[in-house]
Amino acid sequence: MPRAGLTTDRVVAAAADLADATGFESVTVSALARHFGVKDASLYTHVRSLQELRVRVALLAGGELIDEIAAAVAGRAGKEALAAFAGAYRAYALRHPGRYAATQIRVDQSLVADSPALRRTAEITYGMLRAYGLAEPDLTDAVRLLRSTFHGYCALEAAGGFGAPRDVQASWDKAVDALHVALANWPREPDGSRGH
Amino acid sequence: MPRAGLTTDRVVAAAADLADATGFESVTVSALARHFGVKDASLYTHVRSLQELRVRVALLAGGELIDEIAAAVAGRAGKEALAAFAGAYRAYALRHPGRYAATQIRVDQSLVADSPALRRTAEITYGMLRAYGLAEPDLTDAVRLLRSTFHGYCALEAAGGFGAPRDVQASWDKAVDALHVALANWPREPDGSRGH
DNA sequence: CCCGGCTTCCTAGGGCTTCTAGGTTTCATG
DNA sequence: CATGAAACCTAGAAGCCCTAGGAAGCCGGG
Repeated sequence: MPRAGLTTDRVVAAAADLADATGFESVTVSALARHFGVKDASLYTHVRSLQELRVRVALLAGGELIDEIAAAVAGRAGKEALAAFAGAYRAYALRHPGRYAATQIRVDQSLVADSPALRRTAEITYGMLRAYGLAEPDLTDAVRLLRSTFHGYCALEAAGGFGAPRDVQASWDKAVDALHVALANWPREPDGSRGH
Repeated sequence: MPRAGLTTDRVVAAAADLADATGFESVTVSALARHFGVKDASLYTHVRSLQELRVRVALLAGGELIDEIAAAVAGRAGKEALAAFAGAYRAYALRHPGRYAATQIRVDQSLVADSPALRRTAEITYGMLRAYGLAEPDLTDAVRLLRSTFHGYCALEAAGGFGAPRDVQASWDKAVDALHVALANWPREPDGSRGH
């Protein structure tokens, strides 16, 4: 009997493709084994557990996502950079729904710190915001706002949450415009009447 | 042998509590049956399938969520209403993580249309935005922006996505401020020559 | 009282899943 | 070509969802 020639990377890549095709939830060791024409148990030499497989798909997707964002943002600044970032983000989420869903799972913080992709994400996001002249802690607040909106929009869209007939792309463009307005007029110390 | 006295409502309520306690993903028919001291098969007289159980939990949570939001928003307008809406939203998500996670699942659009809670959600959200004087399609765009940001923030927070030492509540308040700025200066006439 | 009939809950089992233990086959390398 | 390290296998435990059909409690009317 010939071997399937499995490696950890090939298994993870196949899992990512399967996630995009049938949903991240339905990525199972059994289905993956069937895809390779192999018994379930064989996969456990390459991947410790289903949990680890999912984390690996998440890290793969996170890396791909930030690579595409970095390429889109390169050489732009201000509103253009924001629009490029947003466009690349949503395009990836739409093109790779299963991979994108993978990025939402909880992953051990130590693994995140090890991953260069995640560090790059912070780097690029903060760099994009430089044009708006924010200082800490507003910078972190702005990053959290952007991440939240981008992620929330893609998640709701993927879940079919936008029922209204209004074009989803047009709403997205308007949302990005609105975020630009918010960043350009960032609320600094709004009437600090609190405290003593 | 005495009966457990199960009803559909009691089963759904227990499922919601279990979701809050151990995560929505780990709500299983078996675990629920163990909780009631009953065999798995017994639950299927009250609930057609795990899928239906999840949908029922989602509808329950959606109703509770909008009730709390409605109470918080009542009698307020403009920025105050926005802050009250946001505060109630996030408070519910933090207090009931499992129930909140349930609201994210895909649910058949016909069921959503039947649910009065969902219609109320739209009503209250659009009502809250009245003070900003937006007209369609900007109104729909603004609603989508708010929903996305609120949901994205709560989802990322629940997933442990905010690693920076910056206080999460403070970032949330700032994000709500920023959304108010965006709504108050809503970008009309997207001619793109602005800020050139 | 007691006797149908409805509902609740049960036993039994099929099929799918993850994952382990331990044996066998294949391959690269000396 | 031998040999050691992998890749891959069989076998099986345990948990999950769900169905089919039977028994046990609970209600009404006679």
